[in-house]
Amino acid sequence: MSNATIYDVAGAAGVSLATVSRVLNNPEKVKEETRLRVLKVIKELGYRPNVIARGLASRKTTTVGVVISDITRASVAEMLGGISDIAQNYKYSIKLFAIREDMDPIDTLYDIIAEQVDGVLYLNDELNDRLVGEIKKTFKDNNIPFVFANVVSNDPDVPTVSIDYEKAGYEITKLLINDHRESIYLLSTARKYSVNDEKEKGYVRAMNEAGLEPKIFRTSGDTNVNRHHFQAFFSDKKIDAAIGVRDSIAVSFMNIAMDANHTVPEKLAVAGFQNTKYALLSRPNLTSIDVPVYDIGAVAMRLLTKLMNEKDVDNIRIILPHYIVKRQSTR
Amino acid sequence: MSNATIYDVAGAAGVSLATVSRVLNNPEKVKEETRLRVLKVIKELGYRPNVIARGLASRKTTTVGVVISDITRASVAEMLGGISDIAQNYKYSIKLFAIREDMDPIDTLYDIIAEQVDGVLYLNDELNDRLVGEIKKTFKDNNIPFVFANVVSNDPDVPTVSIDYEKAGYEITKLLINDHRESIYLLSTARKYSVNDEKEKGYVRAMNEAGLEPKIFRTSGDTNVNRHHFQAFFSDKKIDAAIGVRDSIAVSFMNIAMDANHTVPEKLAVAGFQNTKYALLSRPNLTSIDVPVYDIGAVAMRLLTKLMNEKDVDNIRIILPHYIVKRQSTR
DNA sequence: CTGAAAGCGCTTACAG
DNA sequence: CTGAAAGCGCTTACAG
Repeated sequence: MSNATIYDVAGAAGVSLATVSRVLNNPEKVKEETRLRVLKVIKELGYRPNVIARGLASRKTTTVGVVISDITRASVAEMLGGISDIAQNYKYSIKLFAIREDMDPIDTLYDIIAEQVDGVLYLNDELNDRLVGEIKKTFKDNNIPFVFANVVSNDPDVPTVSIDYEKAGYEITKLLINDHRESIYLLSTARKYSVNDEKEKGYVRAMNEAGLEPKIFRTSGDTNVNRHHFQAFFSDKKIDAAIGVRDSIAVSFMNIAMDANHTVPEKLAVAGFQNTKYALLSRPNLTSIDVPVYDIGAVAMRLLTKLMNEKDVDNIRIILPHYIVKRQSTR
Repeated sequence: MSNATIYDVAGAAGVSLATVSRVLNNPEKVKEETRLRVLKVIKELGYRPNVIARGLASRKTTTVGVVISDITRASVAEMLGGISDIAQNYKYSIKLFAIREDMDPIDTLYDIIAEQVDGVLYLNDELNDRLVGEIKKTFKDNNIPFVFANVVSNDPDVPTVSIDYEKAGYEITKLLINDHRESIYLLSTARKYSVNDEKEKGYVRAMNEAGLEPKIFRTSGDTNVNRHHFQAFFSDKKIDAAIGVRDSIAVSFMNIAMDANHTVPEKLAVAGFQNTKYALLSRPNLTSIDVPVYDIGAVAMRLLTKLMNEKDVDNIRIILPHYIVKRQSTR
C-alpha cells in the first residue's frame, strides 16, 4: 500500500502513467470520468507520489531550506512556528540547516543549494552587512530565491522581513527619559550585528536628543557570565534605568540589581526587547518591546513563496509593526 | 559552477560518470591517480552531487524526518539542537514536520513516508499508549526506522530515549515530604499523556508511602489561563507545597501564590520539571528536575542512525539519568 | 580498476 | 483528452 508507484495506479486504472501524473498536477486537462476513476484507484492503493522522483523530474522539490543559528533562542523557535504554519498551507516542506559558529557560512550555503531546495529562509539575526552581501551574491548566482527574516539590511535588493529596530530602540529609551531617568544604560551584546546596531542607534538618538550621555555596556548573552559582569557593574556606576537588548539580559540584570538592593521600578527602571515569556514570568514583570516573531516568520515564508513562483513582488522589504508592552519594571 | 553535473566532471576528467560516482561513494575502488584527478576537477568545478538524484537512484536520502508538535516549547527546541548536532556529524539532513492539533497524526505519517526520509524521530511527548502503538505499526508496515524521543512507552518493541519520569516524580515529592510538607499538590495538565502520567505515578507512590493524600490539580498549559485557575485555587485550599509538571506551570503558580502573600519557601515550597531558563530566572529560583533534553535529542538521533544502518542494536530503550537541582523555592 | 547500460519514479513536451 | 518517449542526475550490478 505504501510502495505503490505511479505505474501501479496507471495499470489498475487502465490509463498511462502520464494521465495519472496529470490527474495529480494538471487535473483540468483530464476528462472528468477518467479523473474520477484514477482518483479512486489512488485512494484504494493509498498511493502517494514519491516526492524525490517528482523533485528530480520537475526540478522543484517544494522544499524550503531554513537556516538558523541557535534554535534554542525562544524567538528563533517561535519564528519557526510561523514559518512552519505557512509552509504547510502552501504545501512546502522544511529542511532545517543549523549553522554552528565553527562553520563557514558561505560554504554551508553550497551544501544547501546541493539539497535542491526551491528557496531559502535565512533566520540568523546576528549578521552584518558584509555577510548579508556575500550570502545574497551566492543565492543570486545560483538563482535561488531567498528571504532574510529578522535581519536588518540597507541593501534595497535584499528581501527582508523585520521590525524597525532603530525606532523601537528610540521609543523604549524615550519612555524612560519621559519618566525623568537620566543615567540610562543600554545593555547590549559583546558581538556586534545589524539588529543590535539598530537598537543602539535608536537609543543613542533618543539620548542625544534629550541631552543625556549614551552609555552602552556590552556583555555576553550567557546568563552565567552576565551575573559576573553585572555585579562588577553595580560597584562602579550610578544608574537609574537599563534597557536590555534581549529580555533575558534585562531580567538577569534586574534580578542581580534587586539582589544588590536596588528597588525596581522606583530606583531603577528596566526594559527589554522581544516580549518573551521571560518578561511575563519575571518579578516584577518586564516592560518590553513586543517583536512579532511568529508573524515575521509567517510573512517571510509567504514572501518567499511569492518569490519562488516568480510573481512580481512589489515590496521585498517588509517592516512589521511593534509596540511597547508596559509592565511593572517601569513606571 | 553550481550547476555542474556529474557528466561535466566526467568529461573534464576524461573518465566515465560511473567513475566519478565511485570516487564519491566508493573511493577505495578507484585507482589513486584517477581518484586524485577526479577530485581535482570536482573542486575546480565546485561540483556537489544533486542529492535529489542521488536519493532517487540509491533509495537513500540521508534525510531524517523530525516530527514535533509545539516547537515553541523550550524543551522541544533544545532537543532539536541535540538532534541537529548529531545529524550533522553523520551527514544527515533534517526535515521538520510540525503536527497541529487539527491534523490526523497517522495521516501525516504517510505524508512523511512519501517524502522518502530514511528514518523518523518522533518528539511529541504528549502521546498515549494507543497512539504510540498506531504510529509504531505504520512505521513497521512501511519499513521505516524510527525513534521516540522523550516519550514513555511500555512496549519493549518501541525504540525510546527518555528519563525515568516515574522515579523523578517520586524523588521530587520525597524531597518535599522530607521537608515536612504535608499538603503537597501536583499541578498537572488537563490533557493526559504518558510522560505526565509517569510523573503522577511517582508522585502518588511517594505520597502513599508517607501516608499523605495525593492531590492532583489539572490545569491548562497556558500561562494566562493558569492565573485564573490558580487564583480560584488559593481561596479554596490549604497548601504548603506544589510541584508543577513543567517549570512554567510551577513558576506562574509561585508568582500568583506570592501575590496572595504566601512566602516561598517558608510557607510554601514549589518545584518544577525540566530545569529550563524559567527556573533560573524566576524569583526565588525554582527547584527543578533537570531533564537532559539536549542529550535526549542527541542520543535519539544516534540510536536512529544505528537503526537506519541496520546494525543490531542491543538496547533500543534508553533511559538517561536525571537529577534534582535544588534552589531557593524549596528548603 | 573502469565503462556501458539499465533503472530509480516521476514530469513534460510532442504527437495524435 | 490521452499515450509513447525522453529526460531529470544520479547509483549500481554486470562485463571486461
